[in-house]
Amino acid sequence: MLLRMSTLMLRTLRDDPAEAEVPSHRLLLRAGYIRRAAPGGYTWLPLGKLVLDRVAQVVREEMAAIGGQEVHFPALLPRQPYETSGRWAEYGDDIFTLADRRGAEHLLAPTHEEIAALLVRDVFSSYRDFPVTIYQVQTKFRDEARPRAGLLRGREFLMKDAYSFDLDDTGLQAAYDRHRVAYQRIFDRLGLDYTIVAAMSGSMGGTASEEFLAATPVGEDSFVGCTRCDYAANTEAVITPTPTVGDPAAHPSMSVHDTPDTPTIETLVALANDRRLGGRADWTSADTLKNVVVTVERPDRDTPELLVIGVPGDREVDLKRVGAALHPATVAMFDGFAEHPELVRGYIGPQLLAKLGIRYLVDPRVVSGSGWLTGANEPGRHAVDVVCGRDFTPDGTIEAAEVRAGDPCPSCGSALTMRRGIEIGHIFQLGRRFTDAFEVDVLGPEGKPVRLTMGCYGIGVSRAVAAIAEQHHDERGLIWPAAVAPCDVHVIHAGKGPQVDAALRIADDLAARGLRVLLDDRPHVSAGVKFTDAELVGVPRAVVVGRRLTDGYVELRDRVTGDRGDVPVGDIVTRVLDGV
RNA sequence: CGGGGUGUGGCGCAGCUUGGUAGCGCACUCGCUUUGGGAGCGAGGGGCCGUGGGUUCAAAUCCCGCCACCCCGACCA
Repeated sequence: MLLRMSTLMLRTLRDDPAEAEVPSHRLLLRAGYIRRAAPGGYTWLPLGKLVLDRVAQVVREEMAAIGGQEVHFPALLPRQPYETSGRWAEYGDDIFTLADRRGAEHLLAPTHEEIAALLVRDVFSSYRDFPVTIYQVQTKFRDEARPRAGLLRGREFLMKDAYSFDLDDTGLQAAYDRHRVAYQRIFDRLGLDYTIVAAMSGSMGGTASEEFLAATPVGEDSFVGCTRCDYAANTEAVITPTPTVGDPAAHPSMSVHDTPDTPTIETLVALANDRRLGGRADWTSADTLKNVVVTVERPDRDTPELLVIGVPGDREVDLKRVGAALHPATVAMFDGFAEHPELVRGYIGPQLLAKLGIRYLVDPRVVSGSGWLTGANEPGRHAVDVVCGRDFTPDGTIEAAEVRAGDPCPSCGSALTMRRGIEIGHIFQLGRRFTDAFEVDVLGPEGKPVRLTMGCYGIGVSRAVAAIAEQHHDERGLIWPAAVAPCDVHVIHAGKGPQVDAALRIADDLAARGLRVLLDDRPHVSAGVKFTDAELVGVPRAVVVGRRLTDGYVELRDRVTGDRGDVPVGDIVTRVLDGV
């Protein structure tokens, strides 16, 4: 393949586009790989399309290696299957919906579990046909509230989605494990630095689920990793180690005290120490129980529910974690204190909640027998020695408190570190949620129907391109890993006359040997511009045909290492081939 | 959805406060020179000033609505 820059649809930009903030977005625009065409939608220019296709090709090869069979579903689908699975309501505003000329409702698929399950039910009827894994590489649509950062979160994006079907849990586990290994191969080949983390299942439902996160400061997910063992988890899915259960009788009886002007934890702790509440002056915010009111909206109910969450006062409530824990319900901070005088803002204690009929969930640190300094449900008053299991009984626990670097690892107790990452892959053991919804049965060996069990496995292909760009660039431009670079070698001539002919000859030779060659044959473009463009575009190696041609040498440059050196013209094809 | 910011040739920006019919750099076209790190000189082409309404003799500029983009949060994954 030989691409000539003189005719290539490519325009590099000297200045950073104002709309682009994150490196991948900025550089992919500047180097002429993509252009914004719609809110959250991007056109792939020729160079970008080459990279996208190479990433997709790596994905296809590894999916084929584990027996995946490629299919292609429609993106435009009728409402009914999503109604049957319950996801029409569950996705809500996040799907694009439309009506046809007869008024029948459709959607642009955000993902295809329903259709995959229906296809398998349609095609197969015997246990002998299993296990089976199908996958597709397809455009997905999601009506994101806030598309951002170019390819990192669009409303239209390319995704590889695979679906496995098995007769039993053992088979599902095996399929899941195969995909996990395939994903490791894929992301290794793509040159991505990633971490596999425990994740919440979210809208997919089901049981086990892990995410592949590419570490980068601009990532939208935060995740923890253990400094000693191999525990890693999305912040949403971090499990809080539970303290030992205490003895409620070990605490004195609850007592209520005047604590004027203490609406915040800080003011409360200061006053408690000042007045030696409970006979002690070593109160810290971790000794207080903060009760936060949220409203919970379920897709199957019209009216929101009030919920109070109790966390140690030194921690904020992380609404992202709460939302993940309560999915598919959505959660928001409560702001209707004016209509609920029984809830005294800043002075809420759990003692009264049961009487009010409000559900109360607590952080796992609030174990039975633990005593707290908390609100007395009256303005300007707090209570001490409020004991869990004696003075109040929570309706359950919830992972709601913020996670901090240094928190103990739930697996080994060592300190956790925190990083940010981009979700490039997600694997789920769905179980029978969808096969139950569509009654996907096949005849088993004993002549009885067997309900299939399902897994689903996604890779954001277009997002992976952005993730690679995030991890492989410098101040001068992109630096593609060889496996996904739009071209293997960039041939540049620095001048006129013999150099032009020699560059063309070398480019032809390299292309004839099967390499993807980008030839900068633009006339009237100075050598300096070609050099800076080459660095911006980021092809891994470059051949510069320049002034030393008269001595029989050309220059070989490595974009990754920065190395450059003269090579005899006669050896250049071999030298380039050696390095590929 | 809440808060903040920004929309002016392809890209980056000035002009807006104090209304008077649009400018700079890069890019693009032509000519001459130059030719290994974003060349020089000269001559050109290109803009319903995001959009709809309003105020005014007159709106890029003032007022209101809407749309889009960026950032933070929410949501999503």
